[in-house]
Amino acid sequence: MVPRRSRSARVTANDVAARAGVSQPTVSLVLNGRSDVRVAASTRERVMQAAAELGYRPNLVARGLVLRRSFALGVVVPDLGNPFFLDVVRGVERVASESGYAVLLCDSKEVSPEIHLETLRTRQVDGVILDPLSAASVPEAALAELNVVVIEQTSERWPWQASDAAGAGRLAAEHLIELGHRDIAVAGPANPLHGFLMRERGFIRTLRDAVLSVRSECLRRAPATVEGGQNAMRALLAQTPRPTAVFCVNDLLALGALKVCLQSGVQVPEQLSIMGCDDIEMARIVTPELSTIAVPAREVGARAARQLLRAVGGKPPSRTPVRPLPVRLVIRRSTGPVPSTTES
Amino acid sequence: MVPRRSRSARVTANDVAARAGVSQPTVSLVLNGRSDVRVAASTRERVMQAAAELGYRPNLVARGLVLRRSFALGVVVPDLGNPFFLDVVRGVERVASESGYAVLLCDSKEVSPEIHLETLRTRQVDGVILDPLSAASVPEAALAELNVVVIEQTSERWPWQASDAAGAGRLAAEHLIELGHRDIAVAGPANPLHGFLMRERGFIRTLRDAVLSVRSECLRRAPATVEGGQNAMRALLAQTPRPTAVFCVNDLLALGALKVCLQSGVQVPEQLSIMGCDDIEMARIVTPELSTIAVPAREVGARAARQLLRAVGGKPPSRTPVRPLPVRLVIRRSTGPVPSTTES
DNA sequence: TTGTAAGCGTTATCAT
DNA sequence: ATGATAACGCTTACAA
Repeated sequence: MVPRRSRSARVTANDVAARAGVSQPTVSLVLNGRSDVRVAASTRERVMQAAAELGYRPNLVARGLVLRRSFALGVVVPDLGNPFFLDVVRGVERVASESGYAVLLCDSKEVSPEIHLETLRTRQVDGVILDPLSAASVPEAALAELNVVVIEQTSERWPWQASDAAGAGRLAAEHLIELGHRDIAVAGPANPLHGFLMRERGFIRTLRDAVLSVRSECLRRAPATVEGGQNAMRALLAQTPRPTAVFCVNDLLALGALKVCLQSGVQVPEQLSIMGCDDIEMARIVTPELSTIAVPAREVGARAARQLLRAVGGKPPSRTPVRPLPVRLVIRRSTGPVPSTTES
Repeated sequence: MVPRRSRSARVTANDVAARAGVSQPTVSLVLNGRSDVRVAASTRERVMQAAAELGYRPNLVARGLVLRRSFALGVVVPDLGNPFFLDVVRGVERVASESGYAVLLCDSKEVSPEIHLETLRTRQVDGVILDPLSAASVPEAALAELNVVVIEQTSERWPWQASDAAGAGRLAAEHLIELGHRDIAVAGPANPLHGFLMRERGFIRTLRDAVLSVRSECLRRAPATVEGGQNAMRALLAQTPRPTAVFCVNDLLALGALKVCLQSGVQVPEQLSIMGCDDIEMARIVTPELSTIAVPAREVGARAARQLLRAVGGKPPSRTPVRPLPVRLVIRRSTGPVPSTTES
């Protein structure tokens, strides 16, 4: 006896079955087109047609319940306002959607990571991609029995995908050194976001290898935002002597730094060289265009997603070991040779 | 007889019930804390404790199945790279998360709106927030029986939330006219995104009211991106006579336009005034800072979400009629008085 | 090859 | 006040 309830217009596999004159599981069988189960061509035909006529759409929620999978991924990033993370997310969404996965976006700036993780769990996401800051600021238990991939951090604790942060710092340092700079400042991150920290370290280490160092008053720590960059640069401009170059661990900082220079009448790069990191779109928009290190944000996201999906699918971890993704020096207009004369 | 299967560590309401020595539905009752159902204080206590001890988290998928709600919203925007839409999305997420709703983000630039809608449907989202372009480019059926709110477009077909686009155009025009400009160009949108179009129209109409008009060769249509703005401005700079001001229907266009001027040695605003619209963060970062129209993107998103949630909850549409949200003129450094002498 | 039955983890409607 | 019992829409044995 069919309960024949037309209360809602939602058409279910049952409706399709009724119309095709088959049982409901048969509908499921043909629509999922599993090769290991054979169904008569005529039945298949009727089912397909009935489904089409009724405009049947399988209910992923129901399927998720029985399969114990939600076919959804969570991504939590520290700040979507940072174009870098936006690009990471895009990379994730690209590969996720190719596999029929949805992604639940979480911005830790809006809501705390704990709450996000809690939400993601109750929604039964099949896995999460996490920035290291959010990963660290969440209690152990919040990640228990969850498929996790962290981004922008090498880790033994979790699978990871990251760009070569230390290499980025090194490239920046080499570029500045080659331009003749000896008194170089750094605008580093205020919070211990691993990737930023490694950029800073790679930079300083390379300086050290060249028997150079960063004066302690020239190592400014600030939030990795435009505003942070402004504050850092204001402090730097007050220094005597003034450093001849500054490496900002991300482009947002560099943008802020540049802004302050222009406002203060400090010529970039004639009087001061500014170097960013990430190569966000805005780096090419400001004047002078920002010299920076191109970081494959999308690719980091894409790989993280692939790795996560593999784990979710119960596949073996991976055949090749994960390596930091290479970064690339992009020389534009905000860096130049060290000024020959000293100015006040 | 309890199937006592410890195969998965996932804790269900059944486990809690067993531990608390009550029936499973009772667990549901106390945990949902519905005020209309009374349960003995002692039972409640035991259940709560058992739940806490076991670390029980309700399975939203299962709940969704029986409630026929997914507690998820879809948001589809034309381009997340546009900070304006990012802000809209943030507004949406803010109010959605306050109500325990998740949001599925869809970027039409990455994947076509049809596919997005399809995905959202199979995921049983309770409603979608749509930009008008995506809304228009999707077959009628894709939106059937779906709670929809469109943003940045007034509409009789769907509920909507929008900023006062025509007003934005008007404010921009008034500002430029007041500065003495008479030969004004417009960088409009290449695709018929309603909000952009209305900005353009509001602008031109106000000019007309002042007995001014835009020369046809000074009405450039381009994608509402930085690159589009660059192309538009290149074309404009080739004009003779050159217009003394240009209104860009969004800040991205204005950023691109500004960039080309600086590259070409055209002084802004001394030789050419540039006016944007949206007031994205970058408007304050470039030099000269962009004069623009502040548009409450977040608020648009937030209101759209509230309106959608109301509809989803079966509440009456709204007590007060929806009105376009007011915009505000922000005068910064990219606009100035019309140059007194004509230059080549 | 296909139908029947069981169950995924909830909520809702009854009895009790 | 609480326990059975029946959905929700689907997948997966297993029987026919």
